[in-house]
Amino acid sequence: MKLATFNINGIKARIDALPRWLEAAKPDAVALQEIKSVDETFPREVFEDMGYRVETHGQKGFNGVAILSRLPLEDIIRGLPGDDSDEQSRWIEATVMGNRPIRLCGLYLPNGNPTPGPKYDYKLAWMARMETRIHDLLLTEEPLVIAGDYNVIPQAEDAANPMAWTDDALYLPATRAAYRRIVNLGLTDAFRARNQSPGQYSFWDYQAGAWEKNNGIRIDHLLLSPQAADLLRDCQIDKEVRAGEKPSDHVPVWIDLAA
DNA sequence: ATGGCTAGGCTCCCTAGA
Repeated sequence: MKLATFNINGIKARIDALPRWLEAAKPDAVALQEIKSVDETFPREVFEDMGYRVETHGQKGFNGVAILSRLPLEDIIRGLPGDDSDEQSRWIEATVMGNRPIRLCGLYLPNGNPTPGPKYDYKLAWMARMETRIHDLLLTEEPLVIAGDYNVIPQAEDAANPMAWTDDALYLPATRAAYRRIVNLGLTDAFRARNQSPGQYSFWDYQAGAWEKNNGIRIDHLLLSPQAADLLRDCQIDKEVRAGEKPSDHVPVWIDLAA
């Protein structure tokens, strides 16, 4: 089973690039972030015609997540549990019904800049809530894949120029500590389980020729429960997508599971 | 980067992103 995460930075802007990548990569299911669309206007027919089921959790203008799947989806949850007052659409869960069911969480973790301030407070509170949710999901001891735009640079080797990020919400010590608390629940970073090389990125800014200079950061991750990690066959970053026509500033990251 | 680009709102400039 091939599962992917892709921050598309606007479904309307990516209405050609996303189907082009789906056609080439043929993932069984993909977690999308920053659809920047309400559910009612998401162009679901484009993807249904390609054989994908479409489950969205959108909002107007910003944020918004979705799951596309060629396999049946069950037990869909929209919104990160634990705070009914949170109106931002950043979390969706579903069980992908392949030969072995996989619980898939798609997330768009808050950016948190500028720091310090209310946006950074929201980021850290959201991460604590996410930790609680994952703790609960791990109790099921079923294969669990937590895929998305984490807005976290885990280590210095995950940035071309880590010194440029020292005061940034993506790399502050408190951010990385909160991320480690989640990983330390017993999760595996799928990419690092297969590739320990520096210079492996999933995001390049649109500005200042970041792509041409390979001035990137690795912030799109797939974290695996022990039962999912046991099934891991491969994990790759589809870097070449960034050089395509009208690209997102993020590229897809995918795993292949023996499931 | 003291943000050089992109996307969306409902605009002719603003917010937001990372």
